[in-house]
Formats: sequence, structure tokens, C-alpha cells
Amino acid sequence: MCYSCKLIAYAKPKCVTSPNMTEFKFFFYPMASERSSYPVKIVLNKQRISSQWSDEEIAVEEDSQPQPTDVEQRAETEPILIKDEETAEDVWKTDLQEELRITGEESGSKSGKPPSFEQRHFDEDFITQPNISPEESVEHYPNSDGPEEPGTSRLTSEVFSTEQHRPAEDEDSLELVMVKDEKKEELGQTTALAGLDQFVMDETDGQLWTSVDPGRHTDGHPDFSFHATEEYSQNISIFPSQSVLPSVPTMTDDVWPLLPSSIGKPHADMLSAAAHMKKHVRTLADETRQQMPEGQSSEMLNSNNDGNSLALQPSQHQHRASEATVRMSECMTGSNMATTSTFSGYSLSRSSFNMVKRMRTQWRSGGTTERRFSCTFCGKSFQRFSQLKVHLRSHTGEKPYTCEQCGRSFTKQCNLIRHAVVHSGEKPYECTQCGKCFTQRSSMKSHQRTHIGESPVSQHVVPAYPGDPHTSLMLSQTKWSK
DNA sequence: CTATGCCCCGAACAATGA
DNA sequence: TCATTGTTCGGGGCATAG
Repeated sequence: MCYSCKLIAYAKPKCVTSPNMTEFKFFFYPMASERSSYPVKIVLNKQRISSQWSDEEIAVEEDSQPQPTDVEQRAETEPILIKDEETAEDVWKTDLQEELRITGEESGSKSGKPPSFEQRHFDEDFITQPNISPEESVEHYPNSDGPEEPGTSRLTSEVFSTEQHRPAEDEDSLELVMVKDEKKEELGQTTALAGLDQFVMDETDGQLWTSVDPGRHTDGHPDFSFHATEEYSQNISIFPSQSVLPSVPTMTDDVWPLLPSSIGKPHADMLSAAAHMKKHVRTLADETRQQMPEGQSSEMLNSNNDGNSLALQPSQHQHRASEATVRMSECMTGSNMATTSTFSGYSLSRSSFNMVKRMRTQWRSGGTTERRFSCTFCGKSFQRFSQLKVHLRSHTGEKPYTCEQCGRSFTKQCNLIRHAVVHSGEKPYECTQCGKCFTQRSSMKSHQRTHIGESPVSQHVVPAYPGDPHTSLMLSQTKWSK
């Protein structure tokens, strides 16, 4: 959102124009007044505390917007279910270009088909915010002088969720189309097709789409989430030359009256405003990059945008989505994922999807490398994908195996089996020297080391477990070192 | 190849005794 | 209070079955 040009912007994938090209729409919505900035509350930043809002925002919020709204509550409680349109096998067959194509396909809604829950949430997730429809953005702006019914929510979960809402966008918003072009040689053609209101982008990497943590501020103002990439921001070219101007699609008169007077109909101010938004694109993308932990931005952010979910979770997880969940935004910010369970772990599926594909590529090209699967979270490598899959649970907080007696969950089934002795009281491991029993073998072995300690002479000569440096180290560092 | 189970180490925490 | 010991669990390596 720009407080200078009074525009609110966000991007949304539009459709697939060719196997190598995906269109994205930039929607710019006018702010009717300074006070109209208050709808940024609609950003649904659930993590931000109220004290972070300005006094004015709080005042407005208290006056006219009972909280939390139903939508906010729903967003907090309902899991994000991402529809998987590809089988795992298909995923393996795709290459990076296909991935881009998929990104466009999955983002495109099926016209004439009611939005499914998954699709709706996907779109919400992708758009991230602002979660306000163009129609409402006009209706509820205080400047519109429209009487606002008490209790009327400014929010809607259906906003922009499907193509069915597009007419409203076309009517009330200034629509800019961004064309994601994968091949530079097609740039000229794309430019010709794009016209004035299209951004021609160049792509050099398959991991491009990012999103901004909605919980951030920009210049002291609430931040609208934003989807773009640093590559895009670097190469973004709005109205590169005046020569493009003749190709400007004519904006309908239905649109222009809704824009702030400073923007008006297509003229120099419009170009200035667009150039201004370009600056925002770049700024926000840079901020996004800086915010992300190093080495994670591409994977993590990219995962938030589409619905290609690779079912990395075991089947049990489908019954325990509420248990093995993770808040995607927290993944993006690197906070503790395991301790906060709000959204379904499926929100990470895209990340896994990209990661797995990358790993497979690495495996194919790497040949006979010892460690073929690397975790993009921590960089740890594994010989087998199944090992990595289990390892990923430590990052996602997924614990698919739950004890029926105490409800505690575990990342591995063997851990659950091992845990069962806690309830049964069974101590199957007995010390051969003293007869004391233990629940775990490692506990018994640890105990047996104490027996070895009873013989200070032998502890250096005959370790409890020959070849076990840990034993020798323990002995040298404990009582015998005194 | 994946799924599964076993084994292991290490960390965190609690209980206990000097 | 501190060191020691025991308990519990997380997580990696590996073997094996399918």
C-alpha cells in the first residue's frame, strides 16, 4: 500500500498463456482517503499485538469493527487444505519449467465452478492479504460516506477467491497484468502483447514467487502482503518507454471514477503512479528477501503460493491434521514451528514439493554421491529419501504417531512403541551385574557404566564397550578425572 | 525403492544423596 | 548447592522386508 499515491496493490496469478509463460495480475485499489488506510486491519495479521497499531487505527478499529471477525476466527482455526492436482509420480516427472506452468495452472480457477474450500483457502493463502474485496474496499471506505451498518464485517472470505469475483475487480480496480516470461527471447513479443498495463518480467529461476510476512510493517504502516520476487523486482519494467503508450488498453470509465483524483484517467500521473508502484514492488521484494533466513527464502516463500501438495505425511497424519500442524508464517520467519499449531501441515507441502524435486534433480545429476537428499531447512544430507522425510518432521513439527493413553505424539513410530513402556511400567532391560531394570537399553548401558566406574583401574584399560569413544570419554570426564 | 523396526547417542529434566 | 543417576524422548544410522 502506498500512502503517497493512495494505491493498494497485490498480485495474483491469472492464467497460463503458454507453457513458458504465466500471467499475473497486479491489482491496484485506490485509497479513498487517508483514513481509508485503516482497512489494513484486514490484513489479518494475527500475530501482531494490538499495541503495534497506531492510535488512529485502534480508534477506528474500536469504533466500527467488532473483533475478531468471523473471517479472522476462521482463518485461525481452519486448516489450509491444499488441493493436490498431481500425483507424486507426476511430480517426479516435472521439470522446472513444468513447475512454473503448474504454478499458473493451479492458481487459475475453474470458471463456472463454485470455489471449493481448498481452492478458496488456497487463493486466500496466495493473496495473503489484503483480504478485502474491491467492491467492499469502495463501499466501506469512510470517504464513501456510505452508512456502515454496525456489525457489518468488512471482511469476506470469498474475496478474490475465484474468477467469479473478477468482474468486481474489473469494475473497481485498476488492473495491471504482469507477464512472467521465462525466455528472454520472448520478451519483445510479450511486451507487444502486454501493452501499457502489463509488466513484462524476466525469469531466471524456477523459484520465484515469494510472499511477505503479513505481520510486518512498512514505514510504520501496516504492511499489505505482497507477492513478487526479487528477480521480478529487479527486472520489473513498467511502461518502459513512451513508445508503448499507443498500445495502452483503454480503461473503462467505470474504473477511473473510482480512482483517486491524483491518478485519474491515463495520463502522466498514471505513469507516475505506476512507476511509484514499481518502486514498492522492488522495496517489498527486497524486504522480503532480507526478512527470510538465509538460504530459505526461495523454498519457504515459494511454498506458500500454490496447491501442489506432495503428500509427504504418512496417512495417519490425515487423521491428525490438527496435531501435526505448523504455521506457515512462522516457518517463514524461522520461529519455533513445533510449538505452534494452527494451520495444517499441508501448508508446508509446497515447500516439500519443491525441495523433493530439487533433491531428485540433484540425485539424478549427482550420480553416486553418498548423500543424495539434502534438507533445505538445515542442509543436512541423507542417503535415503525416507530418512529425509522423517527428518523433515523435526522441522515441521509433524508428529503423526499418537499415544492413545496420554495423547502424546511422536515423530516416529518406534518412539511411540518405546514410549508405551512408560504406561505399562515394563522394564525389559536388566543390568546383569546388579539386576536393576530399565525401560531402555541406553539407560541400562548408561547405568552399567557406573559399574565400570567401580573399578577405576579397569576403566582405562577395558572400556565398557570396546571401540566406544563415548564410554571412554565419559569415564575420563567424570569421577575418575577428579 | 520405501516402510519399518532396531539400535544408538545425546539432550533435557527430575530425583537423590553428599 | 552440586554432582550423580535415572527417565524420557528426539533423532540419525542401519538392516531388513515387501
